[in-house]
Amino acid sequence: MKKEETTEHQILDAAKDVFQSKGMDGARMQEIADKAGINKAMLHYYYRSKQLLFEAVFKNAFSLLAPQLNTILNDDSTIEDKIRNFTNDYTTFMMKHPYLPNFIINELHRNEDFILKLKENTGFPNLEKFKSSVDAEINKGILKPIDADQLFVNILALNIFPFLGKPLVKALTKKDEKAYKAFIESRKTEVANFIINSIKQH
Amino acid sequence: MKKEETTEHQILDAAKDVFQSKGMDGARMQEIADKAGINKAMLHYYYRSKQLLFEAVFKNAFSLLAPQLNTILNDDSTIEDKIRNFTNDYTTFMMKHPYLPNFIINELHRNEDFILKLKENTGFPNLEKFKSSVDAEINKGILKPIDADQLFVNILALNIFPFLGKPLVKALTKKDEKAYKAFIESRKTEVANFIINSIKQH
DNA sequence: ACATTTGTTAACCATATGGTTAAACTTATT
DNA sequence: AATAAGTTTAACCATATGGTTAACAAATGT
Repeated sequence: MKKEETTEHQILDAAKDVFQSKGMDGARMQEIADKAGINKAMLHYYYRSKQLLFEAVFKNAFSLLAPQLNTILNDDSTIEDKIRNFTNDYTTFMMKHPYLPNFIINELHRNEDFILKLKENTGFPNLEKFKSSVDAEINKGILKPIDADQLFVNILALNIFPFLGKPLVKALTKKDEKAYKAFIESRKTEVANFIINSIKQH
Repeated sequence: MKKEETTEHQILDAAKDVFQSKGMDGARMQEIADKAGINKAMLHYYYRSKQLLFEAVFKNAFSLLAPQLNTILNDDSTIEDKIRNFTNDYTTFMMKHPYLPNFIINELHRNEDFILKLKENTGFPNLEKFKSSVDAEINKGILKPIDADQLFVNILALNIFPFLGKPLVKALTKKDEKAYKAFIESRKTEVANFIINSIKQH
């Protein structure tokens, strides 16, 4: 039997769907059981409680996101390349997992202690290398002076917000689903250009 | 008796607190009643149901946000001035209402039909004037070519994301509450500079 | 073949929750 | 003062919900 077919994995899979679209509070154990096609008691047999099942889903979700960040933070390319690659890769990734940003942001807000647990994990993104790269390029005159934290948050903001605020963005810019997707698609390069334009010395 | 002291208003006030911090699903009618210092039956007497009370709170919240957007969209100043003013004003405003962005983004995501109701309202932000201003300044050679929708979403992203992603931003940049506040404070000018740098022709 | 562990189910339970009701109290109205 | 209208409360109700139990089935080991 393949790993994906075990009851335990089917539960996690169904739980992911339900928790990510409805959040901890909106999710129902019965709905998860139904979606997994098993008895509700199984959820408790494998995961003990709603809280623990939720945490399993959350850690799983975060472990998908963290590597995306670590790429830009830990490789040895130039800041410009980091930004171009990240913007392209992150957007591509998020188009496949559109619920992920909202889910993480949301539940992190609901329970701030949660992030402490994540921080303990190895693989929690660390900005130090990115910061020293930015500072080095500023000293070399490649980039205009900018605080590395501010730059990093700007990069995140420009990449994540269109997913977080999808309904608002669609409504304000009067785009239907198709136009929204095209809009996001073009951001893969637009956003990188926007950032590079702003910070590159010339 | 002042308006703020009426039972009806006290309910709305307590409901705002509870709904904005816990969301529709996480909010409890009893908690709202307790916070307002009244009997739970009063909530139904004045607002009929949880759903309608929630909608009253939501519309109220959105009606605070919309004017913030309309300022940048409808006044006659240059794009540069619009961006500088908006970035400063919006950030100042959000520091006073830190739950607002998450609340709106979240509940809009939970129920996409909700935004249709808002669109019908007069005062729903309209981008047309902003777009033609951007295009005009591009033609005059003041700004580099950029799609006005993309620029607008960038402006929103850079201003809103630090509030939406507060726990994540704090954890990634290793800031405590005080350092986070200082970080946000400096964004009032940093973000405007970042945007102007990127789009201004020179 | 038998016993033991693991997996699965239907039925059940305690509690939480949104909502209702009927009576009491307060505030105008005549 | 009597009446009507509006406001407030305690007690109640039906249902939903997370979680448990006990019996049963399927593997697994000896």
